[in-house]
Amino acid sequence: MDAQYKPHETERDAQQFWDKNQCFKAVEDASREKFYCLSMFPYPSGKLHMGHVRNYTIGDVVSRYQRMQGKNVMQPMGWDAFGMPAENAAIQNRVPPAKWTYDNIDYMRQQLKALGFAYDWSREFATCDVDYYRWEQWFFTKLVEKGLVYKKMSTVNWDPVDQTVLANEQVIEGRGWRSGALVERKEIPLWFLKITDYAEELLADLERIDWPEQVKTMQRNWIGKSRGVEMSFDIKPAEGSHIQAADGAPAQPLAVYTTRPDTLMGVTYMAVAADHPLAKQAAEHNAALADFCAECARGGTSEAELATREKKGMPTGHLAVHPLTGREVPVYVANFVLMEFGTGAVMAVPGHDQRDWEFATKYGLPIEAVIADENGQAPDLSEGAHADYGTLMHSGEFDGLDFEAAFDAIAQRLAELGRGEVKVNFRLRDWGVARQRYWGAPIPVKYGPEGQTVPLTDEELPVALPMDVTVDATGSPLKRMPEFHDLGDGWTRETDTFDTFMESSWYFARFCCADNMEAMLDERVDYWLPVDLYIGGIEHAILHLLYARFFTKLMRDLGLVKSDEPFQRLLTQGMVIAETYYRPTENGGKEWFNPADVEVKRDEKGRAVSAVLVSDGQPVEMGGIEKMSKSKNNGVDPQSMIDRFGADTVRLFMMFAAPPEQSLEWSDAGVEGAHRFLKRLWRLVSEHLAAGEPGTFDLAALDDTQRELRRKTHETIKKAGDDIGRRTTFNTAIAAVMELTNALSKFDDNSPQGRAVAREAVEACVLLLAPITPHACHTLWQALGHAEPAIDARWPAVDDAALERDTIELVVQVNGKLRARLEVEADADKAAIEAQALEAENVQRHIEGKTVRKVIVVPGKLVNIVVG
RNA sequence: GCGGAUGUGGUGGAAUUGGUAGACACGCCAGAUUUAGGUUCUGGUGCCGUAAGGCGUGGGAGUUCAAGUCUCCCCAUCCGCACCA
Repeated sequence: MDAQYKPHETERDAQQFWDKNQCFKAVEDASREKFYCLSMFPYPSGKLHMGHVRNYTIGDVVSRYQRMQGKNVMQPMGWDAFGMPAENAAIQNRVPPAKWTYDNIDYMRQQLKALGFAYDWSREFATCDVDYYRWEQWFFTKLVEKGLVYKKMSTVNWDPVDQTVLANEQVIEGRGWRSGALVERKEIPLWFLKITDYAEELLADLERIDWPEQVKTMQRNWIGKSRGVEMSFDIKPAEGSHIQAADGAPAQPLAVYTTRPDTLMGVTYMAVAADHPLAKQAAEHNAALADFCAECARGGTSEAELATREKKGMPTGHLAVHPLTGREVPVYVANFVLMEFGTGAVMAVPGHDQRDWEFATKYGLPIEAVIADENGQAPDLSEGAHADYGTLMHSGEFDGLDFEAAFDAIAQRLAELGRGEVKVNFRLRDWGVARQRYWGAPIPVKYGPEGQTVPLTDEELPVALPMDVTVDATGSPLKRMPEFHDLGDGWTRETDTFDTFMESSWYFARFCCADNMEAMLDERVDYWLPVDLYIGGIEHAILHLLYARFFTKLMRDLGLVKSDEPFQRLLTQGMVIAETYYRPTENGGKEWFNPADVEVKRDEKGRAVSAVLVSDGQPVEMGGIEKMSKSKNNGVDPQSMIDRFGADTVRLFMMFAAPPEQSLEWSDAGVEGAHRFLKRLWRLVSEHLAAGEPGTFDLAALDDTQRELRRKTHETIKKAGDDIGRRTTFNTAIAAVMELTNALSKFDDNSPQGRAVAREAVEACVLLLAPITPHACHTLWQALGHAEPAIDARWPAVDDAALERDTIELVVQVNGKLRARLEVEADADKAAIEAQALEAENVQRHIEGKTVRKVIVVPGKLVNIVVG
């Protein structure tokens, strides 16, 4: 072997070998245990960023590890290719979205290949391929038949200048990102999927999957199952209000839902959404109220924006009649009540709900206590609401009841009066899947001359998206293309396209049979699904992962797959972050510099104290560590790192710098350290081989040093396997191998037995690192004399006998403080350990003149002597 | 605003089940060999202290023989919020 580590030659050779032998082509084989390892496919934005490299390295390490466990591994790759950035690029560069997208895919595919990922490229597809989305269109028509699709009015962001619908992302501080116009909310008819029909199952099945608890909690909260009471309040005009003077028609009772019926006697006002029928009716003859409702309709639709908006309201002039007491309370329009949520109206209990309290305080509405505090007293409501459960007070016949009893009693009374009933509610809303955009899968529906709405038949599918179009800022070009939407005889085709979450909701299934041109899915999905490990960013914890789960259940109910859940195990990877550097500009802004162009100065402790721009030697400010982004110019280009150090170094650094779920701080010095380690490993193998052939193992004849190295070898095998396979903490697996290489370089026994022990350790290092730095290990494994390639080697086995110890070290504490270390026989009993601990010299000093009150012996760990 | 997370040396991180805080690496310091392709090797390195020892896991309280780990309160940062992907 070459004594020098030459990453680029090594990587080229290994990649050629894998390619030529089609090593990663996965074939269904019922006799073997399968492992489907999937990383979230990328959006082809132009080039890979470090987040991709991290994501795909994690997946590749697990895939290669599972292969070494003897599993039949499938690791596919594809492209989530529809979406807004292609349209934006098209507007900017006058290039059709399709061309831009496919060019990006070609470049990024080559980058993935340079990283040596063990993908089965024969299964590759892009979601903008008609052979992919045609099946999504077909599937949608089946869902229409099953009654799981409907159309309803829905609110979108409307840019009145560009005359186009905006995504939430395109609304910046309530204004359109291009036009700067104040965004309005607009109602248009949109297609929805009935995900709420599956709410109960989506909630229950979280128990069956192996996901991080916080992700499951977020999904549970998102689905938001609650048990409450829906009830109605009669409505009448306030004395002297304009409503009386108007049409005088009796208003419909006002329906509200609450999870806190126990606070019903504390209702002091009601609040309705600005687009609630009651508000609309009241605004008809009240200009001020109409203005207020119009103001509420301005700004974006995102929940974050609505919830952080200053809470405002205005009386409607209506009164609501309390269903139990007959008390009349005012009805307000409030900008924090949303028509999309529940009934679009809430009962307000300012004594026991903080938001209601703030609103009541602002508008001088009464705040009343009806739930006692933990001492059974009236709570102090001067500083805020008392939201805890407690015993009822000032609630007439319900006084003294606790939450459960009050809930039941009040619900029952309302039911008797015909004014309410217990109801289970979900926060989850149906999924709006229609987008008024071009670069997406066309929704396969047509409209007839008499207003018919008809899904397309199998013969009419697919609806192919025209590829050669020009896109501008004024909305989808499909609407301006009669050859697309005009079907003749008064029939027109839908011009809306699907939400891109539709494509990413079933791609994992299509990977199992991507070559099938006759059907969406076939029996191969039942071999591969569910995905055994799915890896991707935590930012997808709710939407994408919930939609994919929903789609799996839909596909199951249409008989297309057998599994109930798409992803058995989930690993949510953290972000890649880096230091930022800037100089203030004259107009008060900041000019950001890439870390690659900056040199950091350190003090004698190694603390970063200042930084200069390499090109001019002048100082720059350090702006703190942030997510890699274009706006802060702190992205590190993976390509330049691969060019400089090779893919193995980049992979090793990525896996070593942090556990996968945490954010990972990019560090040039850290990358150099990873590179140094690979050079050291290379030299270690090379020097070991130069020392001569190992002798034949004679385990009985090993001396203490040899036994110690052998123990370290097997401890490392055990730990690395557990860390990669069970814990997915690749950083600690690498640290363990580093310890073994350190022990190995200190081991200078060149006897035949010594060489045999060293050979075992060297081979372990190479195999344990093979999933992480596969190219270097491929070459090193060959150099160690193996004809079979490293990818087909089995993960080394732990020899439990090698782990055994005669003596173990215990620590001795006095009052919890470390005072001595003790070498004891591995099988020593508690009494012997205790005696030995009390004798230790430094222990004696600390217990002298004091009474030993207690001695705690934790076998294998420590002794704690409590003195007083 | 609501939901979820994170916080440990100069830095990234380790401590897996309440049991030795700081593995491994980066950086820095000292020394050796001497650096040609991004040197290599040896030693040191949490803080205070000559030492004995004391202090120390964002801040504050608590439980325990023992707390980075459990409980409560607070602070800071990050992710998501349904049309970014």
